[in-house]
Amino acid sequence: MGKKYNPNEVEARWQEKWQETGLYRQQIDKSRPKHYALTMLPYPSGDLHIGHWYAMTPSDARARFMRMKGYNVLFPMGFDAFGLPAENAAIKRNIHPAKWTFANIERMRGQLRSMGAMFDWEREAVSADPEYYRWTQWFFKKLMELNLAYRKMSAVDFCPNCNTTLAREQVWGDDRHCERCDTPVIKKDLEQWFFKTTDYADELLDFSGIDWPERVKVMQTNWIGRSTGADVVFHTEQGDPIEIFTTRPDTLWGATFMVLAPEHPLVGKITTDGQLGAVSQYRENAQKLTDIDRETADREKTGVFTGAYAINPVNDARIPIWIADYVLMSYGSGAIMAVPAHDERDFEFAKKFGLEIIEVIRMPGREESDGPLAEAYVSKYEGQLVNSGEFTGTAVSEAIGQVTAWLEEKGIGKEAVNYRLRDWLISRQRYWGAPIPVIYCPEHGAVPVPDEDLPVLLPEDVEFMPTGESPLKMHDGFLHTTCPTCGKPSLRETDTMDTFMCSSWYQYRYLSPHDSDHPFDPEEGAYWLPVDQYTGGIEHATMHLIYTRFFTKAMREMGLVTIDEPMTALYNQGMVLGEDGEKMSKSRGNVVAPDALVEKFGADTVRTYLMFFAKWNQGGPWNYDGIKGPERLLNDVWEIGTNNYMPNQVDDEANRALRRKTHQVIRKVTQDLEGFSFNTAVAAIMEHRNTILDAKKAKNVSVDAWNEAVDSLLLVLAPIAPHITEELWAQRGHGYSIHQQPWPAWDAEAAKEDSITLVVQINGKVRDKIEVDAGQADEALKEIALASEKVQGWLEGKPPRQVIVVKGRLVNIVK
RNA sequence: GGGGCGGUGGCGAAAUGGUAGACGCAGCAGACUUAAAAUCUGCCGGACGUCAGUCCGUGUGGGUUCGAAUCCCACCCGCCCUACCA
Repeated sequence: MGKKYNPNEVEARWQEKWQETGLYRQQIDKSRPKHYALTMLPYPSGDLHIGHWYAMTPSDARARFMRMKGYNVLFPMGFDAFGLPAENAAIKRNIHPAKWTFANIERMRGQLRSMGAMFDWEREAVSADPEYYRWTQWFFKKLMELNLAYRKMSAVDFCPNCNTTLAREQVWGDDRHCERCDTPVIKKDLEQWFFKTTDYADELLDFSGIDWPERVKVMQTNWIGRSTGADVVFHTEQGDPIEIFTTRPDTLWGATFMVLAPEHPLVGKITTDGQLGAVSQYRENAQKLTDIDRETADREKTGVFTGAYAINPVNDARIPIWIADYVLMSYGSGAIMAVPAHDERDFEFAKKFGLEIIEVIRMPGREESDGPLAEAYVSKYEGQLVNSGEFTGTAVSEAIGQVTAWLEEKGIGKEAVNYRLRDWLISRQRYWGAPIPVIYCPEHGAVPVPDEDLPVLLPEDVEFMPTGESPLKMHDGFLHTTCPTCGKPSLRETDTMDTFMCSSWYQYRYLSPHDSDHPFDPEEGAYWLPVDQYTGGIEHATMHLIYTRFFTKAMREMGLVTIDEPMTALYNQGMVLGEDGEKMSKSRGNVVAPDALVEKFGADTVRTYLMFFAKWNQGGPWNYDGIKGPERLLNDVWEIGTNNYMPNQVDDEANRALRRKTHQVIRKVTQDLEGFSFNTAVAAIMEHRNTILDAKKAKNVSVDAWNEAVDSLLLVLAPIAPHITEELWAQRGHGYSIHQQPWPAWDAEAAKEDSITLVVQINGKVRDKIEVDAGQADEALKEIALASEKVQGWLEGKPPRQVIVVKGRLVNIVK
């Protein structure tokens, strides 16, 4: 007894014991309800960042809490181990990506263990392991079978300085520059593999089965960007059809010109000889333009007339056809009808090039004689149609539907839906990823590699110098193979898969990471799925979280799962910032290193501080002095837990007060951990610590009340600070392990206050506070309040106009 | 331009219609110490006041309410995401 708290010694000892005894082995147990808790897996960059701690330790605390509440909890961990940084290290420092990655994983496993989290390491999955990526490749083939994977020529992000294509996640910032060299990216046409995420666009918009933050649902909804309208077919004077999509078929009569994307296939055919020079020059420039130039919205509009004309099918008007880069080939059909009077972009374009502007929606209050429009009038809700043939006079709000029906009747167009969401481009021209399991046969085309030949292993002896082509293309042994169908010499696909593909199904691989017959064991799946609580950063809202939802829906088609959504509930944590309030970065020099903190304070203190300093979904700046609060808390807990308490004289009142606080803290911490309010849970525990220290000094509570208070303190602190509580639990003579104890229940009777502070207000201002017995009727509280001397003074003998009583809390007297 | 989150003591924060600032950090005063650290006690939003207390105070301005940090309207500031999607 009285031994000083030595966190490093205590933590190392218990971590070892936990491992030896398999305390965190997580296995099917049908007698208990299951809870699958999942936190986003890290990329093995080499060092565990404080951000990893911030993401993982509160998740761990929540998982531990659920375990104590009686759930059979699965809380696995793994590594998203493919990706470009490994390849950069190879280029820069001449280390093989595999060596670099697996060394980092080894190091990070040790760092993760130092957190004292309840991860079941026997379920660890590593995406760069052939045992794992074999199944990533198998999924690719399954998607091919379901027609959810296809190959197409497409324009991808390309860094002209590094001479390589980039993944979307490597294109950074507002100006869309290369992560490595800051050069703005350009577009390059390449034959690529895509997954048909758009097939599920409507289902992805349905969030009814999942409890996800509003913010994520809004971001995904915007990202998917469903718009309804009509497809309408125009024709050139020569009779070539040009299909356009519009959300405003009601404005068709105001279409005064058309615009094609510069890459539109019809451009070559329709351009007149006189315009040929200007058009080809514009197209050439558009291709060379970087995305930064092309996608900046406030840039002045540019464009060129093709010399050709189209006929507006609703009124036979002859309208010029232009090309301009504000029309994107990748959305809709790559062509638009331009209605300058009612679209801001078309208005700007028409003004610049002197094109006709015809008003077809009259804004309420506007007269014909008011002169030309000063800006586009875009409301869908107010105004009526003018200059629109038989629809003239129709209210805009009605016109969209009516015109669409009319177009269908006339055979000019039909109702249509378009999505902003694009199919998922998964080809990557880099080495360190899962090879796409396809062989190109001169006779049979793209043939999937047979299951028995999976995995398609990444060869080790590869040249990494960036040339703009996949490194695997330079590897003769890999490249040349034979067709699985006919045996003729064939070439392998040399691109690898986007690493988001690996992370789209990792929650399934955790179920049976070494299963060599299935991507995951169906029996494990039937018990554990779906993930009950997912936690991670908001930055994955529109990428990973859409991909994994898509994957689960595709797996449902494959007959592998019966669920529609991978994760029932989602919670997004905030970010720990540097002490200066800025995002942590090496260049700013404000990075907080968790290893040094653990060495100095112990993991429990670091965990407690991370959960205490801010609300979890908010995050905030790190503060080196702030950690002293939790440090003192755990020192006090140690002192309390090791104290051999003997009362002097037991005071009944003090005894009841301590019991009340004990049951109140149980209630508060239970509710707070349920609601992810870790900071107030820790505050409540600190308050209880203060109460216990007072009792310790006064020595006026019974041994029973003391023990109840101290044991409860340890139990509610156990999920947050697992080591010190385990140690003190053992020292106090309880059985191993505290983490297997049932979560304490609070006794509502014991937690009840027997007196309250009655707040007495006059006109909403606090004028008196009176201690009264709890549970009194409103009428009695009113009497007490009116009898107050202070109230009498304020009322100056006049009767109150109104008295409002808030049950058990407050009386407001209106003078 | 669009969307989201936020603005409360010196600082991190509590409080989501009912006592603003729980809990903690820093600070100040005192105790212990040769000294420092650690620890302990007290104070700790501002103004006025000898005390009792009074007035002001949650980005700004209005409103609803017996009562507003909290609800509504308008605006200012900060951060994040997104960006010509027809």
